[in-house]
Amino acid sequence: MRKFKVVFCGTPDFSLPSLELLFNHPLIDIVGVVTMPDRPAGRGKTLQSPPVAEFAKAHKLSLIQTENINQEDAFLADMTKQGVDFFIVLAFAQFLSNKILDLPKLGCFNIHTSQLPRHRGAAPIQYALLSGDQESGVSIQKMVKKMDAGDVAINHPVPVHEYETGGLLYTRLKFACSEALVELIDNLSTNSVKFTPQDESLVTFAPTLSRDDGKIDFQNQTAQEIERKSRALFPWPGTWTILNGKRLKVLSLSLSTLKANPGEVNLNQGTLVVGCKTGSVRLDSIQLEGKKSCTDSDYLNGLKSSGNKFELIFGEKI
RNA sequence: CGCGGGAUGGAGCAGUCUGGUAGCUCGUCGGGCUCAUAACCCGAAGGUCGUAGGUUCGAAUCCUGCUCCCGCAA
Repeated sequence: MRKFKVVFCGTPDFSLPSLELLFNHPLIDIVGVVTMPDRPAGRGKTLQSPPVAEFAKAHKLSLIQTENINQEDAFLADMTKQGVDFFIVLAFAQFLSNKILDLPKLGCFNIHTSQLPRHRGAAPIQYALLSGDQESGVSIQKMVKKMDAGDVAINHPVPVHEYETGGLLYTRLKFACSEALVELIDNLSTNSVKFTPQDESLVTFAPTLSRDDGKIDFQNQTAQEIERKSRALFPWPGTWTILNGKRLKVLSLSLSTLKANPGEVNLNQGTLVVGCKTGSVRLDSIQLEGKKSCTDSDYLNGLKSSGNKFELIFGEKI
């Protein structure tokens, strides 16, 4: 059987299992890999290549790194000439113009980490947990100009665990993506893909998250909302608050039965419990800026020794 | 050379400015009290103060180099 000529667009580690699957799939011939340019990252701002770029280099795949694929005319002309069958787009962070969407014979397919039409947008994994969804999943849609709005070719459900964090679900879905991709290739090879239009009345959006979205507002959020948020946003972008004028990362927290007024603490059991709009949460694992993470008890033990007045004030500006 | 915080018994910290016998809250181990406990009482072990050098009669503390950890930023 003839191999499919495929272009892969993606950037972070999340894209790797799927790229690897394509690389090893007997029916696939990767003719191009597209990813973002190297960026200064980390402390000291050293230049770092995206994981997808590393993979492509290591396996001698044809690689192009660009800020905007739509302007890479030479590359696109080459792909047209080679007769590309389809594009696979996964965690790419760039929009494709109509010119590109119409380039491959079978179209461009986007792997999306939710069951569309639910959670269209950049952060479907976190929004699934924020919303308390019991089921997440992977959809593969045939891309159209409107973001995440194309007909769905593959719908691959993934159950959400009770104490799931964003990081855990991220990792599980990373591999679920490649499983869904296998299904797609199977269907394409037997010409049996079924496209299901999205029900526009069920659309929800999952816009890009930023660090600010991780701020905990003890006054205006309920304990349950805060608990969901801490799981959904762990480890990225993470939840945090301001304690005595310093940034305090909250790595994990849990619902508490102790009483405390909103924003005030209850240290009765040697634990750091903070009152919310309704209910209270225990900050199990915290990290003060510049310090390592530790448990709430460890932190409180340290305070006892320093003659600190135990004034713990949350929410004040830095 | 992007900005900044930190390294002190197993854990979290104080002590560093104003050099001079290493301390606090826990944990651990042993003993006691209690129906019981996240409680309380008594006792013990455990640290060449990240590392190399310098200044000094004397350095956790002052000076210099190095290593490692972390927050911001991207």
